Amino acid sequence: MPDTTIRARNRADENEVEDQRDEGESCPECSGNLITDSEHGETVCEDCGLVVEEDNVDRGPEWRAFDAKEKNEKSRVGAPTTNTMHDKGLSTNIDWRDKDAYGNSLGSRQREKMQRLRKWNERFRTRDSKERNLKQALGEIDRMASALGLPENVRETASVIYRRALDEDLLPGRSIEGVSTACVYAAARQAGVPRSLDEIADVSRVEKSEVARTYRYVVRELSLEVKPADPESYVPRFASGLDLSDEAEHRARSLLKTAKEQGVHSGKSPVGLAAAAVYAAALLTNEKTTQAEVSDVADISEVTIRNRYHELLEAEEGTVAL
DNA sequence: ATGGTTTTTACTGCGTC
DNA sequence: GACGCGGTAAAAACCAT
Repeated sequence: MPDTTIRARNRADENEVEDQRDEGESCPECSGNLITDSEHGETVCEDCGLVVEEDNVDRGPEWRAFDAKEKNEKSRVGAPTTNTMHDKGLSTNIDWRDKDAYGNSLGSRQREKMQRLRKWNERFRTRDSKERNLKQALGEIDRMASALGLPENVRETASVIYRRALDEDLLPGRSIEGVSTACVYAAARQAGVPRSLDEIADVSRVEKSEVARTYRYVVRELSLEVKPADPESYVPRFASGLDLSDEAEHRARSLLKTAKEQGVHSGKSPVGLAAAAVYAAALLTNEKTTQAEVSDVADISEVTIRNRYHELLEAEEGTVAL
């Protein structure tokens, strides 16, 4: 949410500078002020002349009005739009009653026709509802991804996964929040920049358990290929969080590699392994870190770090002896 | 639902600065 | 005496069945 508040402030600032009109948006090309030209229905940049938006709907009164009476007569007609309805009240509703506008019953021909129309109207409407759903979800994905510091491509894949979930009708019975969170989680793992479930749940509006459940569900239904998280992929993040040298980071990696060869890590949480490796590496390179600090940045208990890093060092000794 | 495994919590003792 | 570290036991969480 910090994202939007910052934007809102910027907008306000720009509004103070410019006295023209428009919502304070600036030109994507040269960041000059935008002015709306309602005569041509365009939004153009003051400086470079770039047309940002064409075919604006003119919501103003029709023609010119010279006095109040005419102004009333010539204003446009129709129901006002509202934001309290998802489609601003603009979509068509077809009554279920087989009556015409005067309340007379319809003939059988007409009834059949209305049935067909209802069906198709409903089909198009649900398509729209999916669009709206998607829009909201994408916003959420974006929010969470930036809160977690995930790169652009992760957002992309998360969106793609979400779209697929939507196409396969996985949404009914599940919250948009939950599914988008699961998508972010999956995307991050696929991209090799995994975040732990706890981290994910922290920025999401849903419980960790629900995220986990939804994630499993989505992965199964879409048969996504997502390998168990590689402990090594956590190392850089932890290392930089603790201000460790590249040397230590490298040590941590090789520690994990030998551990992998020895098969020490089966069934253990990758995060714990990574944290332990980082701690062990810091020890080996004589850099000051405490278990408490590592436990803090990795969100892993000290006990787990202790247990794991013993195992890691044992595995290392085993290979050295060979 | 259940049992086995892993992680966490909480507590304790030891050595060092 | 506070701190970092190691270990332990019991509780909690997780997973497959």
